[in-house]
Amino acid sequence: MRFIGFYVYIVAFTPVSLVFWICMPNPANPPATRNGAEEGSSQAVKAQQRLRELILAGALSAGTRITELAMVDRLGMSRTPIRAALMRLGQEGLLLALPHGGYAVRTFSEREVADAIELRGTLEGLAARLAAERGAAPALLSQADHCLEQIDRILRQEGLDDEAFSGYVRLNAQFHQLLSDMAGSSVLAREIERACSWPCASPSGFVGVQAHKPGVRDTLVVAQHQHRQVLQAIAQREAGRAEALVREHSRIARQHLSLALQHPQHAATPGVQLIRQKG
Amino acid sequence: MRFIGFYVYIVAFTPVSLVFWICMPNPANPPATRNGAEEGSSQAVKAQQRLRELILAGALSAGTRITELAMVDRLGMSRTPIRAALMRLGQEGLLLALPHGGYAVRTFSEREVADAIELRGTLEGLAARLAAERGAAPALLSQADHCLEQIDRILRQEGLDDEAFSGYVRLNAQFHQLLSDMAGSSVLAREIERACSWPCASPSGFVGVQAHKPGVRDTLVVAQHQHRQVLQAIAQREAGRAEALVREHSRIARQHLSLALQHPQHAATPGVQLIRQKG
DNA sequence: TCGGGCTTTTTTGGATACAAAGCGGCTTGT
DNA sequence: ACAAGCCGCTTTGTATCCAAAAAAGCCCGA
Repeated sequence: MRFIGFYVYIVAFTPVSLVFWICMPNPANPPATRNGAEEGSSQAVKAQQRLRELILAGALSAGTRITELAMVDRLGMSRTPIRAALMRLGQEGLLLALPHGGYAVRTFSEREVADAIELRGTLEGLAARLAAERGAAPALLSQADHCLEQIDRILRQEGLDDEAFSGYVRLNAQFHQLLSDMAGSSVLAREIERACSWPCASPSGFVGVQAHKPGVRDTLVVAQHQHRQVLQAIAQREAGRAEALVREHSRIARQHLSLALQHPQHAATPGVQLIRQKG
Repeated sequence: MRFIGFYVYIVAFTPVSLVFWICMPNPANPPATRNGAEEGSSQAVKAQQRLRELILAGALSAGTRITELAMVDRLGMSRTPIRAALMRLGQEGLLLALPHGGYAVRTFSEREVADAIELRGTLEGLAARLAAERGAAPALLSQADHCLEQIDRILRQEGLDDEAFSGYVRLNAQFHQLLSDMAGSSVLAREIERACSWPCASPSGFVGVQAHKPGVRDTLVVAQHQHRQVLQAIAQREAGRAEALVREHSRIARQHLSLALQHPQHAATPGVQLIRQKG
C-alpha cells in the first residue's frame, strides 16, 4: 500500500527541457529523499541513482563493460556500495551480468522494449480489473478525478508550451500511480513499478518525444479520453472494460516508441540510445 | 531466450515425499550447478540457496529478524556473500527490508498469495496470447505435445502413487516452462519466473497438497484438459482463447491455496507456514 | 516504583586488504 | 615470421576491520 518513491529528474536536452518522471524501483531503504538530489541516503542508494543517471543519459554507452574500480574513481566511493548498486541494477535489468563476473550496460532490441510496454499494459490492465472487481477506495477515485481535471485544464489551451507539457507528464504519471494504487495489491504495485523501470516503458517515458510536433495535443487528448473512460469503468465496476481500456491505452507508448526510433534526432527521452537499431 | 535455471529440491515431508520444482530466479552468474547441491558456485549463490531452503522449510520462522552475524555462524562464511544473498532475497520478496537496515522473514497474507497467483496467471496468459499471435516455434509445440502425452500416460492409471505424482509435478512444471518459452520474449519469461518464485504461486507449488485425498486424480485430469486446450489454441493461433484458458487454469492454484489453508495439517508444501492466518 | 536519560552493546554500512581467476601482452623457440 | 607458452596485470570474489547508528539495558532521580 505504500509506494517507495518517485524521483524527479530535470534533464536538460538540446531543443526543449522537460521534466521527466523516472520510476525508481526499490531504493532498498526508503530514506525519504524527497528533493531530487542524493543527500542523507546511504552510499549504495546514491551509487544506484548516479549509475542510473549515467546509463540513461548515455554517459555509459550501451554494451560497455562496467568495472567496479572505474566506478570507484567516477563516483568517489568504495567498492562495497558500488557493488550493491551494480547488483540492483543488474536485477532491475539495466545491466547485464556477464558470465564470468562483472556487468555490462545492457542493450535492448526494439522488440524487447515493445514487450516491456505490452507487459506494463497487461499489468496495469490487471490493476484496473482488480480495482473494478474489488472496488476502489473512494478517496483514490476522487483523487484520480481531480488529477484528470487538472489535465483537462492543461489541455484546454491551444498551443502547449514546455511548462504545460511537463505538467501533463507529471499528472499522467500521477494518474497511473493512482491506478496502480486502486487495485489495493502491493504485489501488483511492485511488479508495475518494476515494469515501469525499463528504459522506455514508463507511461510518461515517451510523451516528450514529439513535444514540438503539430499533432501532439491531439495525442494527449486521445490519451486523456482513455483516462476518463478507464476511471469511469472502474467506478462503475466494469472490470472487463477497464482492463481492455488500459491495455489499449498502453499502445500509445508503443506508437511513441516507433516514432522515437524513426526519428532518433528528436528522441529526447533518456534511455533511447540503449535501444539497438536493427536497420 | 535462455532461461537461467531450475533447481530440483527433494523435500521429504511427513506423510508423502514429493519432488518439488522450486523456481530459483536469477542466481546471478549461472555457474552451471546442475546437481542439486551447492558446489562449484560462488559463496554468494550458495548462501542464497541455503537461506532460501531455510526459510521455505520453516527453519527461520515467519517474522523473525535475520541478522548477518547469525547467518555467518549458521552458514559458515563471511558477511560479504551473506549480505549479497540477503539483498537478493529481499528483492525477490522472501525477505522484508526493515526501515533502518536489516531484514526479516516476510509473512504473506492469503490475499497477497492469491494476488501473486492471479499475477502469474495473467503473465502466463500474456505469454500464451503472444505465442498464439506471433506463432510458437514448431519445436516447442511438439515438445509441449510430447510433454502432455507423458502426463496422459501417468493419468491413465487408476490410483496415483507418489512416484506418479512427482512425475506429474515435474511434467507440469516443464509444460508451463515451455509455455513461457513459446512467447519468445525474454522480458516476459523473466517476469514469469519472478512471479513463480513467490512462496505458493508456482504452477506446481500446490499440486502435492491433497496427494492422499480421493479426488486428486480428477483435479489433475481437469488441469490436463486445460493444458490440451491451451496448446491447441496456441497452435491454431487463437490468441484470445489461449489467454483466457491460461488465466482460468491458474485458478486451480487458488483452489489449492484455499484447501491448504483450510487443512494446514495436510499442507506439505514448502512455504505455507509463511502465510499468516487471519482467523 | 516508574520514568527518563545515559551508556553499552549489537548490528549494519562502508572501506580496505587479500586471494584467485581471467585476459592480454610479451618473449622465446622453431 | 609465426605460434605457443609464460608472466603479469586487471578485476572480481571474499574476508575482515572500522565507524556510526540504533536498540537495549541500566542507573539514578523523583
